Order: sequence, then C-alpha cells, then structure tokens
Amino acid sequence: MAPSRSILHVDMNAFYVSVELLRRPELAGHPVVVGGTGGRGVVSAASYEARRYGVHSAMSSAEARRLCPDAVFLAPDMDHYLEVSGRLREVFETFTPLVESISVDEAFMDVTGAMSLFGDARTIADRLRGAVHAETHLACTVGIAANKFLAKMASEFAKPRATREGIDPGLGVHEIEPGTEIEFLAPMPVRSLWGVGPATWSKLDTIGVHTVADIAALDLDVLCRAVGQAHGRHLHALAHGIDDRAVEPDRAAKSIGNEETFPRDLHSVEQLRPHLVRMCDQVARRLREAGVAAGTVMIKVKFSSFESVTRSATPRVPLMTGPSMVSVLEPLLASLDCAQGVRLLGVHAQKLAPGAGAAPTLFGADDLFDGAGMGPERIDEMWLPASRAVDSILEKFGEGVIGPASGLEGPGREPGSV
DNA sequence: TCACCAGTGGAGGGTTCG
DNA sequence: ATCACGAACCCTCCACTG
Repeated sequence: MAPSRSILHVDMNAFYVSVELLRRPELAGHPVVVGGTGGRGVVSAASYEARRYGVHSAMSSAEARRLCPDAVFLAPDMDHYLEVSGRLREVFETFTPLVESISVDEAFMDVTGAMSLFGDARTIADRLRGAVHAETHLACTVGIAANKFLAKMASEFAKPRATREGIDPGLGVHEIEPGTEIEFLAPMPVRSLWGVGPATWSKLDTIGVHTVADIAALDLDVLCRAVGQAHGRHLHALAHGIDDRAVEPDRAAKSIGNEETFPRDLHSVEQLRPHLVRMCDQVARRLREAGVAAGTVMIKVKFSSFESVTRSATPRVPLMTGPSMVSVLEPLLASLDCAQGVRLLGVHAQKLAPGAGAAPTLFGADDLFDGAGMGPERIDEMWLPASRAVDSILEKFGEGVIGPASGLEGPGREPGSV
C-alpha cells in the first residue's frame, strides 16, 4: 500500500484566449476564437462567450464561423503562449519542484511534501490561484486528489462552463476527499474517463457499458477482450479510483516531428521535395537543440481522400542533420502514389538517442562507394559541422536569414506557400 | 532436420489528448 | 462540405534468432 499523496491538477481557463485578451482588453466580454483564421484550419481555443454559441476547440473554422459569425478570430501566437507558460511554471515551482507540465496550459503538482511549508492542499490551491493571478493576470482551475487521474477529474468538475443561458464561473477549486472517490466517479459517463475517446466509447457502448460504475463492476477479462489488454487494465483501475503514475517533472521527449497541411493539394514528388527538405531541416534542428539523434525517421502522407499512411526506416546510426534524413525519407516518399493528391506531409524523428558530439565515423571509406551512393551516416558526418554553424547563425540573427537552398521555391518564399 | 515456440525489434496503423 | 498539429501509447503483423 503506497503512502497517500496530495496531487494538484492546474488547468488554465481558456488559456490562449485569455492571454490574447490581456493584449486586447477591448475584446473582453466578446466571443473570441484563437485559430481558424486560415481556410483549412480549426479552432484552437474559444472564449466562454463564443462557447455559448457551441464553438469549441478542434472544430473546423467554417463551422465556428457559421455558429458565431460575430466572433473575433485571432491567429495563434504560440511563441507568446509558450513564454507565458514558462512564467506559470515558475510560479508553480515556488510551491514545489514536483511540477509536470502536460501541455502549455495544464500541469500536475505533487504537493505532499510542500504541505509542511504552505498548509494543506486546499490552502496551497488557493494561494496558487492568487499567485498565478498576481503574476500573469490569468485565472486557473485547480483539482485536488490522491492521484493524477482523480485530480484531473476534480479540476474538470470545478471548471467554468458556458451554456446557452450564460456562463457558470465554476467552483475554481475542487477536492475529492479520500474515501469519496467511488461515489464521485460512479455516475460519470465512461466518456469522461481519460483514455476513452470515440472509438473506445463505441466499443463499450456495444457491450452495454455506459457509466464508470459499469466499468468498475465489469469482469476484467471481458473488458480486456473489448478494448485490449493494456487499455482494459488501465480503465479498470481508473474506474476504481486507482492511478499509480507518479508526477514526473522532467519527462524527456520520445519523438520530435513537424507536419503541415498545404493550402492546396500537391501531386508529385517534385512538388513535395522542397517541403520535405525544409521540414527535415526543421526537425533536425530541433533534434540538435535537444541534443538527441533520430534512431528511426518517418514520413506521414495524408492524401486528398483523407487516407493517411506512414513509412519509416531505421538507419544503422541515429541521424541529426536535414540532408541525411532527406536521403532516407525521399525514397520512401517516392514509393507512394502522390499523383492522387497530397494534402499533408509530416516528418518525424523517433527512437531518440543521445546525440553524439561530432559523431566520429564508425564506417570505412567503402561506405562512400556502395552502389547507390553515400549512406545517410556519411552524409550526417559531412553535414553536422555546417548544420551546427547554421544553428548558431540562426540563433544570432533570427529565423529565416539562412536555410537549405533546395528548400527554396522561388522569391519571397513563405512557409506553406505553393 | 523439422516443427514448433518464445522473444525481439522493425514497420505500419490506430486512438487519445490538448 | 469539412475535418490542425504534436506527442504518447498500444496493437498487430512480420522477419529473424535460437
């Protein structure tokens, strides 16, 4: 039996929109939407006023406009949100170093040890909300419970809510007291469990499972047959209020990738190649910044039909430059039928390994002459010093001053332009 | 030698979350 | 007609190994 802990889940209220309102106070009280400014985009965040009209995140911009024509649509400014997010984390860390960020606007905190300094969890939650507001003028909701899952359920419960009738400001803080977990969870719909999306919901629905109490009462084997071993065990535990995952402050990234939907579909490898080169370069740069190399590289292609496929390859040594990634991925791209129309291209680095300094070659000179040409390892070795030089130039003089020539498409190139 | 089996790791697809 | 992007995790199939 593990000792009992006190976990907070902090959730910023309508984060992107609230940050924007600080810069544009004249918009306060109006329906505001961040995202959905482009033709093919979706909503990233909606103010509670916009939510009253049924607008919500992940909705297509076209539908949001239809539901709420008067809303003000703002382009996302992720750099700014990340900066604010960093300041929030600093506020959180004045209470405990055990802070795990799960997105720009949500974090878990393990305050078990902090309570001797600051008071009980409820007191910490109140002081935290005050400190967040003092530092950033933003509002947040805090859930308190004995584990991460329950803390998240608690903050969900305490959040502000928009209905057609008006905006309910919510409780701000909610604590699920030890011993009351089951009664809190039992009546909840399965869809509210973390890990039950449309697909799982549908599977559970067909076996007559609708509430968390239904899952808790279900035979584990029956559940696992319906949704899979790992998922079944996980859901079964959650339904009993059990979640042993620790708050992990420094989770290393396990993959790094970029994907991009083009303004218009592209129809050939020739058209896609400049984008592939540019995106490989971006991903490789992020790898070098993180000091890691890609053990496996992958491309993702989404066709006009919305069908998407992935193709991956594992070179003999991990890669960390754009040209070496292009050399591996271009043949994979060429193996696909791009003529049918490609709306999205993605480049991902997986199986991240600690990046070598300037990786000394592990291979003989014969690598240079093996039939098809230079292997990706040799390309990496050749390009790494130059790539690092480019990194420092970009660092010094800003984005866009330098890039791969093959990533250019003509004068005045803009990302995503055709 | 063959059939079978277990373990492993790559590849590809799918689900979920914010 | 319209459906982003980035990341984590899981499942299944397959080839290889012993």
